[in-house]
Amino acid sequence: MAKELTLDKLTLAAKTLKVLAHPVRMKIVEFLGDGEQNVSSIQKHIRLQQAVTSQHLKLLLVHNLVNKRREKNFIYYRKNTDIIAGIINCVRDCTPGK
Amino acid sequence: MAKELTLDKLTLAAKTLKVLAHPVRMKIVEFLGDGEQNVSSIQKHIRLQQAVTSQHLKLLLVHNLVNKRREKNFIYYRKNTDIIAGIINCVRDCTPGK
DNA sequence: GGCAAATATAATAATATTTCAATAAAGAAA
DNA sequence: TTTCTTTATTGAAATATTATTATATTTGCC
Repeated sequence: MAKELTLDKLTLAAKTLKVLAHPVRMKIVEFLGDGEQNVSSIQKHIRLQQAVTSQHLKLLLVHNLVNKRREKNFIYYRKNTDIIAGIINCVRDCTPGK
Repeated sequence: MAKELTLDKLTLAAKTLKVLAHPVRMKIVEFLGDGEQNVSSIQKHIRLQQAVTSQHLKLLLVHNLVNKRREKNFIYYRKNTDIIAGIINCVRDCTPGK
């Protein structure tokens, strides 16, 4: 149950956690739910510029919080539930004792 | 189970989450555990300058992640477990479905 | 009161993040 | 191939965060 976390591990954990800690990215992750959505849908749903949407998606992707898949010329994003679940555990582990 | 989160709520949640998303602050929160520690102890444990420690503590305090209590001229910090637990739920709620 | 110890604040500098605007890339479809 | 649609990238500007340094505040004790 993760008693001792090194600064290195904490740094890594904080980095991943930080990716989620942005209103737009949280909105995206929430919108994805258990399914998948293409960039246009996401963009329309959040009412954000295309480039900005793309940039946030990239960040989520690079940090492995989401996966992407191409179909025709749409790109569908989906949550990487392992990592999302991992973040929950990270928060829990970083606050031991309850 | 927080099905619909408004952008406002997400923004607020992200803001709080962001406070935790920093290696030093996570280290502090981890060090606090279920007990309390004064600033000097925290500072020595994390090997950080006094001013920086104080600033991070302030941030945690302002966002209600910790409480403080004075005894003599030491100030003891303690986790606000409600909020910490709330963050865990926040992460869970913002990633519905698992 | 005056001094020392512990903690806080403020101003600035250094860095990092986010947005914006324009352009590029990749695939579909004619 | 040409063009259209969707998504990605890039560089610069705007903002936000973090560290640094110096100074201030608060309290206990003499």
